[in-house]
Amino acid sequence: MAGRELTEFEQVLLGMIAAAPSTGYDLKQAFATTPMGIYQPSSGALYPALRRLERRGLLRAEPDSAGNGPRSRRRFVYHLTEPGRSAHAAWIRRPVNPATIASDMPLHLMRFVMMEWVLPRDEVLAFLADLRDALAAFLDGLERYAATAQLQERHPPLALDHGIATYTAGLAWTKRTINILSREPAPGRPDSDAEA
Amino acid sequence: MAGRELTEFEQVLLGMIAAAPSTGYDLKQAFATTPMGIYQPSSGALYPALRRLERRGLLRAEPDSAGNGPRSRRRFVYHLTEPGRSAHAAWIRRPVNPATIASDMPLHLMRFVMMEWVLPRDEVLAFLADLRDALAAFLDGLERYAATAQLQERHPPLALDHGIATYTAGLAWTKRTINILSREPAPGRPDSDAEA
DNA sequence: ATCCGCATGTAACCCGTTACATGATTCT
DNA sequence: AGAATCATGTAACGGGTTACATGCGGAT
Repeated sequence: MAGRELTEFEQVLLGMIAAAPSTGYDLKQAFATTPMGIYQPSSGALYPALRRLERRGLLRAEPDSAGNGPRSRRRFVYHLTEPGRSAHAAWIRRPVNPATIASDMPLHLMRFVMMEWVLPRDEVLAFLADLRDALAAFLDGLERYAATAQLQERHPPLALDHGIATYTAGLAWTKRTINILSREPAPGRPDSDAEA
Repeated sequence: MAGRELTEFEQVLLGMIAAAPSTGYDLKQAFATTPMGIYQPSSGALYPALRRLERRGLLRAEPDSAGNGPRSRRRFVYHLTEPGRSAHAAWIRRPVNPATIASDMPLHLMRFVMMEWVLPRDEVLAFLADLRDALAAFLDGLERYAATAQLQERHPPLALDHGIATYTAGLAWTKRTINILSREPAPGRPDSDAEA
């Protein structure tokens, strides 16, 4: 049933449709208008990806005459199937890989946003703790490299400073966010705690 | 003479070989051991890329019996040709595109490092000023989005904070670096100022 | 004698980009 | 009537990943 692993892009699409059933165009607009829009998927990437997810049985396409007119535009609203929900939940729960933390950060942020509807708060906090530890280790490596490698040029150590500064900010954000979410009561739906 | 545009990866390779003639393996090691190693090119990416650059006349491959033995391992040291130098210089001088500043940051950092051997200091400072302005504009957009879009969930605004925090750190780095380089005398080779 | 690091390469597969194409609907 | 937006799609092309293949040299 499972062929190759899903692409990151496919996982993100799955997550967006999990949050709200959407047409291809909706998804395009979401990328275009939100700060996610760093990446702008082309039609040639988006529609084939939706088809692949449908063929795998993770999405179901419902022809939708959503307009006002008799039978307005032909368009398809995609919903998650049950296997789709499981695949998405499994992606959300994937452990943080410390070895690739730097390049994975944008994906981890995506996952963090989508966690809100899938995971109870304590699992979110565990994820953030893993993030924090991985970032701290990565930063440590950068600082150690800056200390040991004797670079006689001016620009390389300056560029290193950029990495140290931005990942330090990311680490601080992670700690801050852990504090914020720890302090809050549990209003989230998937939370197993009491409402009051 | 010019087919399609060079890939970013090809441009980076060109820049690394401009800094020091290298074999394919040297380049692999550079990616593996320096903080550049966020990206780890596979053999199937690296060697074909070198061949493409050679076919274009940007690189020249010199068979090198560099070892100690009679004719040790077969390996090729790549050098830049004159067209290669021009192509690299043109890439280094490319203007900063404010529309894609966020996704281009790693490349800009690469270019900043490689500028040291190609551009006089005032051009480096002009580049950094463009970076600063583009980052400031991007940050402004993020903050405006955070203010206007009313997000009723908890995680999305927190994720936005991450972006704001890291790009704020990047902006601060840019200003700091402008100050550092402005204050310094001009010891760089390509600098047109006097030595004393 | 064998294993590991050096060093280069190839082939299948798949995905994304670019560019183009097609219609319907709404606005001017 | 014509333009812009909505909405989905296809074809060519090229590059990257994965996996495999090869052979030399030094170390255990």
